[in-house]
Amino acid sequence: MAKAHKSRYAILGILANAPGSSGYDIRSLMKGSTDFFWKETFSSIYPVLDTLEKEKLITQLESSSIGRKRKTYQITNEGLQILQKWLLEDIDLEQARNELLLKVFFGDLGSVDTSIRHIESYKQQIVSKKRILEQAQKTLPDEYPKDKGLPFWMMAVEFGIRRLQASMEWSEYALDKLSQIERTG
Amino acid sequence: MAKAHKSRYAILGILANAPGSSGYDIRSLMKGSTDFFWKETFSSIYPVLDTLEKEKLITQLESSSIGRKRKTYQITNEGLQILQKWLLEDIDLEQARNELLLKVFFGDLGSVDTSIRHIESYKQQIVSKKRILEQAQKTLPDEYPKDKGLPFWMMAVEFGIRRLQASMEWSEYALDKLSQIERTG
DNA sequence: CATCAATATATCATGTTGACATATCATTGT
DNA sequence: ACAATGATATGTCAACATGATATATTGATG
Repeated sequence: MAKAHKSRYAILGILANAPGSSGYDIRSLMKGSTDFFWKETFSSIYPVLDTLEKEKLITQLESSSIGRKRKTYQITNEGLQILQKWLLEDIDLEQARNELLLKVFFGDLGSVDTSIRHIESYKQQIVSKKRILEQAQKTLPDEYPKDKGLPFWMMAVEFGIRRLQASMEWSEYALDKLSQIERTG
Repeated sequence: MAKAHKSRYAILGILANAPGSSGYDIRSLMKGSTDFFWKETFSSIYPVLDTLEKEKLITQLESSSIGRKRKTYQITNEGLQILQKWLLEDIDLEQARNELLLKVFFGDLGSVDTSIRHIESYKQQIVSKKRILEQAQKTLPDEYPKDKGLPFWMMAVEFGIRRLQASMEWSEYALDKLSQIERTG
């Protein structure tokens, strides 16, 4: 199994799509696009940018003496090749940690009310995330009508919405089950 | 925000449900239950068991001189209190990294065939995971008919199945979209 | 012109993961 | 009887990721 090191590809990918970005830009760009399935924070972005520069997968653009000091980067040909090679590699489906399910799973150690409270809060968070993605689904085609990436971005958004929909429906199902336990137990 | 340190609660919870387990047992128990939403490996289990013992949240049972050497543990009253306190705490919905979506998102940097290949492989993995959960859904009620935890475990399984179902349907949707791109582009 | 939010870069401690190391016991085939 | 294998069992270590925190500048608002 190859070393993880996955932050680098996310950052390379963003730089491929948006040349001349700074670390701060990268964070902003991800916030408005990949965040719901891939998040990078400054504590990973800046060190990775340094490493990528040393490896000559990206180069720093000269800063235009006007305005605030920022380091902006561009992906190199070599960097693009590394990125495309990674795109070809097989994916091992890693399973994420889900703290809500962990608490639900140990639900009998606490009160039913606690489980209900957690799921209700979870459901609210889900609904609000879903709204954001549905908004993106509406506006993206108008914002980037000609971009070659658009169909792929839309697929990612669709994934998010469908999964959130499933999570939302499960919440309702679970709340119903729990209210039954409360009445009978 | 409280420090992460979440492995400890998963391990405490397992020990609350299955007293007298060893580190190896804990891994096995999780493999057959929580693995699809919460995984712990030996590299976290053994150090965490040491820490929990030092903190007197668990105690080691004396090993019965017969059989192979194993360290078995039991949760203490203090440990149970810590666990129940954690159960009450609010959950911040963390979003996981999804490498498939990252590759789909950067799909226009590669070939459509590559995206198709990734999604087909993903779908297969999903289908096989879903089958395992559906099996569990059938057998669990017979295996633990009287366990107070059963309804909670079933809810967790239901969550997994619904999400996998959504992921599967998305895969089909995405494969359809990609085949359209291939024909038109 | 003071204040605040946004911009911008960075470090550190802690937690988590994958890969590796090592040894024993039980079972199965020859 | 014995070898091989697979399951049991405990651990270490380097690499990676994350949350908290620090610091300073610029632009906008009142």
